[in-house]
Amino acid sequence: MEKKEIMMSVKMEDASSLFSNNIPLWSVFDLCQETEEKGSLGFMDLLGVHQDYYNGGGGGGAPLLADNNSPSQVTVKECPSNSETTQQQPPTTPKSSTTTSASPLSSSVSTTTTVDQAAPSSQHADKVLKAKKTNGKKREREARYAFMTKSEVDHLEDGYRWRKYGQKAVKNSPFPRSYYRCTSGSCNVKKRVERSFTDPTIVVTTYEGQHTHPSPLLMPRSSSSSSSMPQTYFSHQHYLHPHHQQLLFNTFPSLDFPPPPPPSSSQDTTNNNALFPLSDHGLLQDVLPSHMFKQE
DNA sequence: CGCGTTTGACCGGCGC
DNA sequence: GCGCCGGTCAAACGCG
Repeated sequence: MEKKEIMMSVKMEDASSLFSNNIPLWSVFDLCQETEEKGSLGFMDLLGVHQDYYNGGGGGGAPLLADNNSPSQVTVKECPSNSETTQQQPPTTPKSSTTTSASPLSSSVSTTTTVDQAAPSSQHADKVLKAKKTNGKKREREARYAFMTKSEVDHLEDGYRWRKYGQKAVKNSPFPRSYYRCTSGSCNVKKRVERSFTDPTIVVTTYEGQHTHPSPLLMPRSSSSSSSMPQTYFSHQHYLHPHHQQLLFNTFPSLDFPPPPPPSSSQDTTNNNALFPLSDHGLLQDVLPSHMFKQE
């Protein structure tokens, strides 16, 4: 009954290609596994969620989640600029990960962690992040984490306050991409929000950087979903909260890479069941080898 | 008035 | 060199 973790190393651009390949699944892109490997801040920290929360708070996180069979979770990594200096290192596969390739994706998603992470083609990586020069030097790339979230709202509430600073039309996509910045003065976290043009119900949220502050929205002011949650971090709350996004993490309960805090939609436009019907293995099977299901 | 959004302009990197 | 494109800036605007 083991579920294998799918860790797919895909460059951010490739992540986009995922969409173009009609990958109907929710995905979690851990764009910088390395940060976490180093014991530094990972995505949880990025969003103010601590590791122990996943490990202890629910037995690895997944058990916390609804036991629905959620579609596949794809973890995509992208390393920041320092990857250029570490690309010779073997890609750090997720801890204890048994990376499995999703055959239908294999064209665009590498099996296990690959050199994609290292982004040997620095120009390719640079293209992803047009490092705008700041103070005369290239801005260092931050770890980026992307989520695919099924939601009708573009801007998913994740517990932090964001200010939109730009919107651009995306090539090959009818949906614009929105750029948000954390409103906290000292916090330099940014995120991009766009929709998968292959599945407009899927919102792709890409976080960049790490929050240097706890979520400002922790205050039990929101009567909707979090007010009753005593947790410290909003994302934690939603992690516990039976919102659809959680299911994302339930895909691979054995994951020991931290499930990213679900940028849950406060509007909660969709219901969980609709998102992950148990019969929705069709989606999964689009991504996962059939034998993977047998292992579950 | 403060905060957030909108939107066109601008910048820099990359490919041809 | 030029055009394309992603990303950012900043003024204008809207809202509570």
